[in-house]
Amino acid sequence: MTRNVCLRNPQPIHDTLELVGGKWKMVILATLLERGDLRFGELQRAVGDITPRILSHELKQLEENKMITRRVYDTSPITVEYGITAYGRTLETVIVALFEWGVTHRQTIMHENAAETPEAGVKASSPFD
Amino acid sequence: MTRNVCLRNPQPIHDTLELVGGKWKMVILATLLERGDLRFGELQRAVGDITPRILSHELKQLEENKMITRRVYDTSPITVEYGITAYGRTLETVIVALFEWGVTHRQTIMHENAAETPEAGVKASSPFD
DNA sequence: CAGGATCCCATAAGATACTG
DNA sequence: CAGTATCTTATGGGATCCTG
Repeated sequence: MTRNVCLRNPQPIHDTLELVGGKWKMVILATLLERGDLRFGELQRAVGDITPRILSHELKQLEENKMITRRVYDTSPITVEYGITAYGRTLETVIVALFEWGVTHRQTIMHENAAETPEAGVKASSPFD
Repeated sequence: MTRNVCLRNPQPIHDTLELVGGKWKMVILATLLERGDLRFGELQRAVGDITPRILSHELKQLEENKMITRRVYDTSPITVEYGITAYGRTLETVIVALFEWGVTHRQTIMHENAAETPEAGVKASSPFD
């Protein structure tokens, strides 16, 4: 799996995080990757707890870095569609890895809690709400 | 590659980033993954431009989350060795993905620069310094 | 050597209200 | 609908110096 990759120099990791680090960018890209093109409002609801200000800000940066496209439609009121680019898609491996680890981690935590406090844990939050 | 994974709910990505997000944690884990156990000073040099204060801070959080171990040796002066745990190792997929994307991205950027400004680009910075 | 103490700052991120 | 404008806050991150 690791093939011939040698990560003795961690600089590339730093580079990646500079582009798509932070709390929201990966989540936004994952959403566009899974659901296809979305309008601003749809995206906001899909991502969850993000304010328009922050969403707008993140989208601009992602667009600057060619990760997403922004298309304006002259309807009334106007609509705007965001979509992931081919280049953005190259992050799929990263995004899926982050996602899968998060899922497994949740299960791990749940089992720990279940072992420590048998009554709680299950009712705390459903596996995938 | 994506298998049966469905990331319509991006929450797990958020979870992962809460644990190992930020500028340094992934880099630290990658370093320990590649080079094995390291002492504080070695780690600082390996990671690069991190101050002791921040490194200490990050290490504590990683230890709290069972990602790394901390072993104190009663030499004089004392030495401390940090190592990645089995659980930390489960992040290898994520770390390698981040790393590989960073490497590819660098090459992409380089080629762009080379195309736009033929003279520059190459001399700007060596591929992997 | 492995950090802690202190002070400091830039910026990520959020709340709220408003507009073409 | 798709954002902007303002204001505010939290904190991630850093510089510098110090110590067991």
